[in-house]
Amino acid sequence: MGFKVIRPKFTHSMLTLTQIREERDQIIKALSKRGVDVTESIDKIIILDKERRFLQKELDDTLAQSNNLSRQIGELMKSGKKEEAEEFKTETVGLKKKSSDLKEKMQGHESSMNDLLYTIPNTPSDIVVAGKSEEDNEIISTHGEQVDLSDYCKSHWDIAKEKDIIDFDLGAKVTGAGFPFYKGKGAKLQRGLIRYFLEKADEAGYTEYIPPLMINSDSGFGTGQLPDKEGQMYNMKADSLYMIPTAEVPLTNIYRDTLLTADDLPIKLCGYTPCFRREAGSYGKEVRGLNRLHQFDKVEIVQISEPSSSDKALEGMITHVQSLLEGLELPYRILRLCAGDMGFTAAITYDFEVWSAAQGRWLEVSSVSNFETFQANRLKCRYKDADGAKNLVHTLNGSALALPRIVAALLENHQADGDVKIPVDLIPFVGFDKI
RNA sequence: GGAGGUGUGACAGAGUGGUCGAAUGUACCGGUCUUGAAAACCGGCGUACCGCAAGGUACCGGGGGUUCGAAUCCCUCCGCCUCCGCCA
Repeated sequence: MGFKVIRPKFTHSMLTLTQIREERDQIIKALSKRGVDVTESIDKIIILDKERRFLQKELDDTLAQSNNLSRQIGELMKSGKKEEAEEFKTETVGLKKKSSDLKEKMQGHESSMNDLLYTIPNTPSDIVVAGKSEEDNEIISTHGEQVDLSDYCKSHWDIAKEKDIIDFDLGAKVTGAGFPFYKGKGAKLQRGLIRYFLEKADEAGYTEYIPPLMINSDSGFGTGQLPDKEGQMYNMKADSLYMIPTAEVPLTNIYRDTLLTADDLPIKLCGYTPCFRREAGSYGKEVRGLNRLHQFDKVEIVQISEPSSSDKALEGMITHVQSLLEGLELPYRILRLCAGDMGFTAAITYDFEVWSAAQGRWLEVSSVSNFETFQANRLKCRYKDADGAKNLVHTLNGSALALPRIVAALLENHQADGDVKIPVDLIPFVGFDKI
């Protein structure tokens, strides 16, 4: 069941200024696969950076001069030469003005440079194909039989209603659309799945965390939700906090502003959390039932690894997700997203989709990505290698798994004789064998 | 939420507004000594930016201010500790 990511040796792994300076052409080319032309931004950044460095040199020199004078004033004061000291003081006035002007100018450059920098998404890996939308995604493999039962089997929302295990209307009353209640065996199924996923992650060596469900803006920035996706998160304005859209945010931000050692790596974490997403702009049959919710449950796995072994880490995560789906006896397929369909921060993403027998279509249940150094650069997460050199780590994460569509697929694919059969592996976790 | 205290390098812990990027101890790394180890002694040991380099600049919880000069004074925010209130 092992999975191999085959890729050429060359990677451009970070959008640090150094990389932009040194790999301008490769970055522009790589990002053109996403369908974006960053030539103008990159060139502006390069110019701003050059000017910034010049300004900094000026600033540093000016500060050095005034530091020098201050030191001399100190000596003069000590030896009682008050008048001379006063003379020197007047001299520093001009330097002070000069340095504060330079500082302001430099900060101006920095902030317009950063504004541009934040608009540039991660560069896709070399094996990621160019493309604009999901139509260009590559299907890597398909597993299990997918039968289109849509003519005679029931949709998950009908089953859920009939068995009285999920109540969408009640959720709409109490909160709003997209916030269902799970009830009786429905609630137990949720709980069982969460436990199943956590146990499997534990067996695979991931340390379990129960993270906070709200995050501050530094964390949102660290993993790349801010400023890019601000509108997708619920925002607690009174306290400047955001509801987490995924456990990725608190889990990865554990390592914000840290310097690790090679011995610490790889770090493997997992955590179950509810996830909150505004999903602004979604509507229609795509969002019916469990297809798209504002609040849903998910177990997330996260890895922090050395750059040289992040491909291997990604393979391990893919294999792990595969084993979960196989345990659940669901037909699924693996896609490698095209450049344009990937998230802002990802260098490479594999999506897992399960077959929805009643809807006759594939539903995304997991997304496994390597962010390479993109998040690490924002997080300032580095490690000291064996030679003592400091490098950015690679960060990765994946859903293992997101519950609602798994539940939808279980209900639809495993229905027989008016009941829903629970897969054998799952029975010990939910405590019953059919619904 | 109210009152008070506190926040310095991996840790512990100094620091009168003027060579303080910061004493000292521990830990850590290298060396001497030793059959080996320990001890002792010698040396090294923060991060970032600019620079080919020499070197320069910034950083003592975050931000702002006073001053020729701030780890040291002032304001503000945050974290931690103690007491009180409220509460699962």
